[in-house]
Amino acid sequence: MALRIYSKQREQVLETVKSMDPHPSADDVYHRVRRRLPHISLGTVYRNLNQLVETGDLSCVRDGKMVRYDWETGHHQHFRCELCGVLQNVKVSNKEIMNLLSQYSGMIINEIDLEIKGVCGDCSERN
Amino acid sequence: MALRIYSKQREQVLETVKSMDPHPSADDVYHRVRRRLPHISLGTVYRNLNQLVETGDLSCVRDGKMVRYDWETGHHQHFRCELCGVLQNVKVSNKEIMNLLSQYSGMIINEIDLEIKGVCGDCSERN
DNA sequence: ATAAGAATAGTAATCGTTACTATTCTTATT
DNA sequence: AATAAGAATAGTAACGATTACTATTCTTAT
Ligand SMILES: [Mn+2]
Ligand SMILES: [Mn+2]
Ligand SMILES: [Zn+2]
Ligand SMILES: [Zn+2]
Repeated sequence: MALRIYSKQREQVLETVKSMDPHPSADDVYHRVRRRLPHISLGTVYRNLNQLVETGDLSCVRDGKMVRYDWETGHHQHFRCELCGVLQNVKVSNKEIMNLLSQYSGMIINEIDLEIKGVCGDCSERN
Repeated sequence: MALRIYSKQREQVLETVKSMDPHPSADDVYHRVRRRLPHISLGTVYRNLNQLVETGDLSCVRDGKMVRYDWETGHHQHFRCELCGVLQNVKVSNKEIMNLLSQYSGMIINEIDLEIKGVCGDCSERN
């Protein structure tokens, strides 16, 4: 892996994501960044997107079998419309989730999908 | 499509999932069900797992780029251990999530990943 | 200017899953 | 029990998102 050095490709990938609608896929970014760098390859876009997530310059979110990228790096959750499929950011601290759930009476909330991440009992003992 | 008729393959897929550890992948089910039906094909396992989810006999949960299946069909959420990767069921009504988050002081909760599903503003207007 | 080694473009490979197709099985009707 | 319509199957090919590979180009410290 080693040190990270400058490349115009990485710079453009980052700038491009920041200029796009929320949550573009790697392919979305690829096609958009090609306007400025017509010879950039899809692999380069993937590599740089993933590096930018590692460095914290971007975040990402799974969407089915696809990953989408996000210039919003702060803690936030997502709202999925079951009709049009749009994925919207919902900025909310974890401790306000219950408030959110009751507060969003304007939105019709049918279901939530929560994954709690942490350390399980077995691993707690083991460490 | 069309009416669903009996097949011993579907019966065994369901029974096998019910007999396995939680959240087997399609491939896990395939290998286990092969003990009883050595000639079953992977496509048949996939088709039947998905049908069983449709009929509500099973549920499923995404795990990265893979889907895992679940004989627990009631509303529940999941806990992911960040050390060993285990995916555990957490039975909790949506309205008790806040309680859960504070109550599970025994587990070290580092992060939550919440997807709220419903109907967005645009779609609400449109309907 | 040079050299070491990151990063790249282009392509092949991977992997979970779905699609396809000829054949077999289930079920309702006689 | 024999028949016929059409589900379901086994086996295989194809798919789509992503990663791996490799020869070449670019960046940066000296
Ligand atoms: Mn987001
Ligand atoms: Mn579960
Ligand atoms: Zn919508
Ligand atoms: Zn663990």
